[in-house]
Amino acid sequence: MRADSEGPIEAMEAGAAARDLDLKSLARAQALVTRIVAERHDRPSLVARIASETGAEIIEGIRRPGDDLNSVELSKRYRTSRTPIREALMLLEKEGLVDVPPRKRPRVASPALAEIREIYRARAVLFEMIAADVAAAITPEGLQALREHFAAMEAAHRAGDLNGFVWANVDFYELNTQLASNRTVKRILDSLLLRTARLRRLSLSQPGRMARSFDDHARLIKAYEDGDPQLAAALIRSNHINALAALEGYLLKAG
Amino acid sequence: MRADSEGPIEAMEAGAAARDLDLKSLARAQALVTRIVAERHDRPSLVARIASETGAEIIEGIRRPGDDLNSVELSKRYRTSRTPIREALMLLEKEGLVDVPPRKRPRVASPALAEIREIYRARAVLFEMIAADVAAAITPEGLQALREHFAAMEAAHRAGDLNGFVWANVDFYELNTQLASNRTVKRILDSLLLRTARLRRLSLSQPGRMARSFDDHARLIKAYEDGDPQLAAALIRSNHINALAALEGYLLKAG
DNA sequence: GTGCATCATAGTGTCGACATATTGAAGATC
DNA sequence: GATCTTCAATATGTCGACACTATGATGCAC
Repeated sequence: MRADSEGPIEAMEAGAAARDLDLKSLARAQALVTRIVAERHDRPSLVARIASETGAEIIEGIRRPGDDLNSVELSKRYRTSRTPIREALMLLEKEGLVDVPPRKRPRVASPALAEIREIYRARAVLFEMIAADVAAAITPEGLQALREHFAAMEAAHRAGDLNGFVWANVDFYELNTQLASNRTVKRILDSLLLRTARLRRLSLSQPGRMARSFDDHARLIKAYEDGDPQLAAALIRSNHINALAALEGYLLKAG
Repeated sequence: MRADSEGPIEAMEAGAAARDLDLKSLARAQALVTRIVAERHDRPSLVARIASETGAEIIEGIRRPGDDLNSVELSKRYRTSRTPIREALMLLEKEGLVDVPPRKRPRVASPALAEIREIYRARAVLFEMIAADVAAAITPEGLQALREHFAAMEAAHRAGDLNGFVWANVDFYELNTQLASNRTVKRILDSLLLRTARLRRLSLSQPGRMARSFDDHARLIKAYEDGDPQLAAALIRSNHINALAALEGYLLKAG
């Protein structure tokens, strides 16, 4: 996040500000997808670029659930053959962002509410483990890094910046999975994160959710400071239950 | 497992018997990979066949960790172009059976001990959840089906049939994930299962492991009968810890 | 108008070919 | 003899083409 992009926003008209925020959020989404989807593709690869951009567009809602993602259209857009497109779509299918039915056109995945519940439960259970591990073996440096991400969450919260809060939150969680140094679980959680990334801001946009989440994370850091794995795990569980409940409230209301 | 294949074995020489068992185990492995890897490819697809056969060969140790899986050789073997081969290898990479580094030849994955530990921990945590769910909402029919798989484990145990026990065990676990009706977690556990399928028989070949595992499962069924989610989860945890310990013992001994 | 068969359109799965990158063995250098 | 270059052999990434299949618009029967 570039500091200079904060200043001029208030002077702009609302539409321009919203567009600017979306672009920042889109860039963050793209970076996230790149990290997760193209983990090993160290050098810039065509497939990785297509997957990252398309994945970010899905997360940011530019492509809606159910939208067509046919490989001919995409190959025209990227001026490539269909081979790398197909590969990119398979990468995104692996992360649950895209459905690729045999012989039919690929589509943006549209998870049912039941599946979202399942994802949140799986995330909760795995994150409890991660949080307990972190609490049991936290270093001063790790704690400091976590506090910095938490400060970013606090700043976004005070500014009422939903997208900023969401992404600071993503950073916070990502650091957690790193600190637990369990790459297998990190990969699973990353995948589950991508699937719900689009829904995250909906959940946090529910009244009081951001404040509550902020509070939960403050207590989580305290549990880390105290080296209390059980409390850390319980806070993660509670946070996920609340986030899911808020999301369900939104989805049921919105149809 | 065909019943008539049990009878004649004792009359055969040891080599032939071993080969017969391997073929049965290979077929089981292939069915497992097909179910997991080609979940959606309802109709027989070329890619699904290549992925299933190659995956089964990896699980059965016909292809060893580190072995080359270059697409030219495979395309000759299957008399296809390299396109479906590449796709099949990507499917297997998704399940962790194959490494596909960019611009380099694909290889059979060779997980380090640290990664195996991570997998067992993740499996344990997710399976605790599954087992608790099953214990909380088991039906008489579900219980009956579980007892039948358990009976197959018992038969294999008494017969000293390691491969038979391993596959009955896989069936038992698969039924658990179905009964919990959480497809998201089932998919994750299936993937983790494939990664460790090759190691499973090593773990269970350690002295006393089969008996202990058999005992754990008897107690798990009892916990289900009593509708005791916490005990079920604890039994799963204990079983995974013991299995991992046995595996570590084997791997450290074998180098 | 509504429901069903027909068919042109458009997309997918697979192929063989080409440019480029990796590999590993032969020779050069120390 | 060991290590570093060089270079041919081999594999990968991408391409455009083709056969086959899904799609959805059109006409037809009612």
